[in-house]
Amino acid sequence: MARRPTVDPSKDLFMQVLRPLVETYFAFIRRDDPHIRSLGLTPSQFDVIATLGDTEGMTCKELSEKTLVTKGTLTGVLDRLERKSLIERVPSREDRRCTLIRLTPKGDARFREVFPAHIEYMKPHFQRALTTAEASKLRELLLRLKESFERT
Amino acid sequence: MARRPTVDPSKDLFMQVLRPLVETYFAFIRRDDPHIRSLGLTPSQFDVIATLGDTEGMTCKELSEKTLVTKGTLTGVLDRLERKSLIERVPSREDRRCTLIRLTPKGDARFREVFPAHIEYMKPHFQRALTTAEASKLRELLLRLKESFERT
DNA sequence: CTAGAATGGTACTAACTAGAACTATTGTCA
DNA sequence: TGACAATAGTTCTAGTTAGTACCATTCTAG
Repeated sequence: MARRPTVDPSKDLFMQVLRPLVETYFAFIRRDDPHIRSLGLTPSQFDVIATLGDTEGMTCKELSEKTLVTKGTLTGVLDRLERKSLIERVPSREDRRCTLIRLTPKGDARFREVFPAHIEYMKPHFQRALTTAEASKLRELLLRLKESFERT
Repeated sequence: MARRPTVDPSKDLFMQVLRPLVETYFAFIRRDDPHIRSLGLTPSQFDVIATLGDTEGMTCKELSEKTLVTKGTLTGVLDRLERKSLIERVPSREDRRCTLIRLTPKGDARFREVFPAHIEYMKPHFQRALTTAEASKLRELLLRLKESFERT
């Protein structure tokens, strides 16, 4: 029986890394996301709060580089955080194009409450899966792969 | 000078895996996404087409399990694919709750054109970063971590 | 010192996201 | 067989996504 040729690259080495990478990230998110939401923040909002914590504030540019939120998206995220009085936008003196974003006292309090709680929640999931040596091996291999994706 | 205690768990072993995991995934997406879009599909649409390729079709339920698209989101994705005549919804005979989703001939042609092209585009990024042994080590560690996130 | 390039932030679009609520259908077990 | 739970798919909401276009401001090179 002649069979139409199929498209099945599942034997490819790299497909065997691609799926686990994506699936591990998703498994992480499905664990991480609901916990963050239960703390009253969305993941992007948490990312911003965590990045601003323990700093004197930074511009949108810096913030979008340090977080994984692009600057177009950041506007909306900051709008919602501002509405909740967790951050404030202060026009910069030196460069009038810039806005300094920083935590309000309320935002700082929220940071101190939510950030350690979330770390403690996630930590056991890493610790029970990997030894210290395995974790640093994983870290190294991931960073090599990341670097390869970023190279032109 | 007394300094307010800061919240800095960057020394935690697991934080050293968390960031690379997320950043590698993002680096992957930033490479993967524009190429898929240049082929005329969104990533979710591609995921669906790739999953339906070389099958006789499947229900929304199955599709949402095999892809990384949840069933609520799937409805909209399928609507758009149906509008492009790449998939069709066939009501199931046996179970009238179910709908069979399958590629149209046009969808099948698109699959055969787009899927191998995308694989070839992404492959070198993996190959230049990792040896075969490293890739399987990475795969193993990722799967262990994934399993840990999924465990209760 | 001024024209043109670069930069910072916002506005907009189409699509996607999880999650919850809803309808219709099917399975179960008492 | 009849109530009740489970399942399939859709709808809805609030928020996020990348990307592009846009405006104001600032830098730079002639």
